[in-house]
Amino acid sequence: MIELRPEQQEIIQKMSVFQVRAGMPPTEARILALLLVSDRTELTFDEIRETLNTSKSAVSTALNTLVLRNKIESINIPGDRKRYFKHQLRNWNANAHDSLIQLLSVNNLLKEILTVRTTETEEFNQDLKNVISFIDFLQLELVQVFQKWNDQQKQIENN
Amino acid sequence: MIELRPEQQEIIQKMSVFQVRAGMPPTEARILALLLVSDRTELTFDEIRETLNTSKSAVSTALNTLVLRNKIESINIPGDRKRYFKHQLRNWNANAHDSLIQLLSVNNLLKEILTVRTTETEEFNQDLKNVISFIDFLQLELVQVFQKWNDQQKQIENN
DNA sequence: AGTTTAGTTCTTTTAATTCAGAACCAAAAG
DNA sequence: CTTTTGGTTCTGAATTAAAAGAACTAAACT
Repeated sequence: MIELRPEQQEIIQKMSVFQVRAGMPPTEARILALLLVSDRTELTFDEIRETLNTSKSAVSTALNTLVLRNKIESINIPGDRKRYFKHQLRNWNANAHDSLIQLLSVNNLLKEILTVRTTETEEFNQDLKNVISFIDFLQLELVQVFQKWNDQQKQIENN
Repeated sequence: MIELRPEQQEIIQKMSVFQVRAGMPPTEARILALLLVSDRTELTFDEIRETLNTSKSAVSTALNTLVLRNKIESINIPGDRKRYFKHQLRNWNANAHDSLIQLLSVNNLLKEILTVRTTETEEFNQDLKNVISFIDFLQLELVQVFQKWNDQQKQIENN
């Protein structure tokens, strides 16, 4: 069991509230937050379970979906049977990219709506077209923004 | 009661599934979708209730939260006691902006984590700093992207 | 081979959302 | 001033999601 300072506990609380609001199941959120604040960055199944005081089953399923979603990675240390879990901070970039693209994919439905709408409601249809253009615009710009960041990072690496 | 063509019904279905996945309550999602596909763009309380075949209470609370969230607007036509509800397509832009800013505000918590973390885990802390820089970068770029769009729109208006 | 460890999977319980139905209320119409 | 219209608000029921608990399994240790 990991000893947590009060500030650490507080942040786990705040962080998981934030993530739960964004749609993440509580146990997953608390695990992610724990892995962000704990002094050791790689924790075992049982350390997580004890520290968060939850059941094995809840921890097991949460860990597995977090691994599946590339939010954490599981590490096997040779000569140690336990698995260690670590926050995949390095993937934040790619994960953010994926969820933004996912969000913007609503545009396919909006485009479908446009083909199905009556042509009578000109103003409304124009507004809808504007939204669609805007989302297309956002998507294009976002790709460039991510590209720009990646280029910058490569620049930094080469120095 | 509004007559809906099969394509319209299908889109309501698909659209609301999409929104529910993103965390919106089913009735709200179906109302929004209905207001996007129906031939008339302004519908009364009772038209919505009948068309979606739900209870008055469910429709009432859903409509009110949708108005509160600026997703729809309620229109009073003089000489008509009923309220008419219309999708706030024009607000899409602002709503998208707000939810992105909200998403990026996780950075405040990440910065707080950094101040609380042990300095022992150098690599991890560096990764965390990178994530923070990335989110700061994203936020700055996004502001510009929205600015660019608004400028473009003004250009178009002036022609 | 038998036992412990490290976790998984299945079933049950608990808790939280969501919706429906009925009572209610305020404004307008008769 | 009574009735109708257009909703709102307050339960309670039903569905759904999340967590707990217990039984199970595979690998490793003895």
